[in-house]
Amino acid sequence: MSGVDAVLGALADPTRRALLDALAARGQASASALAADLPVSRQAIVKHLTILEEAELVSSARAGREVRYTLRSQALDATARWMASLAGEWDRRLNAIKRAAEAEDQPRRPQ
Amino acid sequence: MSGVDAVLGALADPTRRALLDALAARGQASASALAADLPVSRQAIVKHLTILEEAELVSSARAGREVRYTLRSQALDATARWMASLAGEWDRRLNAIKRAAEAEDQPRRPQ
DNA sequence: TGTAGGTGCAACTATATGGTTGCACAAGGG
DNA sequence: CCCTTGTGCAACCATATAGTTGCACCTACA
Repeated sequence: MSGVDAVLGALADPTRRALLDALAARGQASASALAADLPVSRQAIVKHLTILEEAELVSSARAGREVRYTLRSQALDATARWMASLAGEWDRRLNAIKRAAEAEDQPRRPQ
Repeated sequence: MSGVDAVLGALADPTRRALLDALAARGQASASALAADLPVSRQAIVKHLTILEEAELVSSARAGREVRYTLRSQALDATARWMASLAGEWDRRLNAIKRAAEAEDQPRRPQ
């Protein structure tokens, strides 16, 4: 479950999310190609792609003189599951606490 | 779907996640109480809680001289769904592109 | 073989961010 | 009424982060 940290950190930046969108549209693209889509330099794109790759949200493969990046949905999906189960956990605990509070209050008014 | 930005930004910080954990354990707590759990000052906690509240991950309610914070699972759950559907979208697009690539290659070897 | 397109590395800048401290103010409880 | 406890505000600091520019280095290809 440690990849969650990296995924959340990676997804927190809007430029990075835009980058993922651009990659989803192209299916596969080099850093230079992606730099044409976004209003930042190629070097900035490369840095973002490195972070995304460390979070396992994209993978890279060399093809001749260029490096092609592709999306990887697995880590994103895993993080989504983690968040959903966390939300469930919160609900469970809050309900338990609410019930405990009621159980503590009821005995005080026997009538 | 604009709350996703705030939620992701809020969840990206480890101290904030620890704060949410502490809140889940207590069910309800003031900033001062939470500061006892974590290794940072109360002021830092307050700043984090403000960010979490803007992301609608917690809500606050005044109770006498203290302010009680509680978890809100809705925004977290919504973000989880967003991420899951995004992962699905990626898979769809990648499959479509892969199929298109195959359809373009097949005609070249008729036998 | 030379040149164009792509990558990689490094230095540098500016702003955002997480954190601190200090103090003033509000609210309950002896 | 005083003292404790909690909050709110502001200034301040240090580092992380997003971004830039400049240049060297491959690799395809005409």
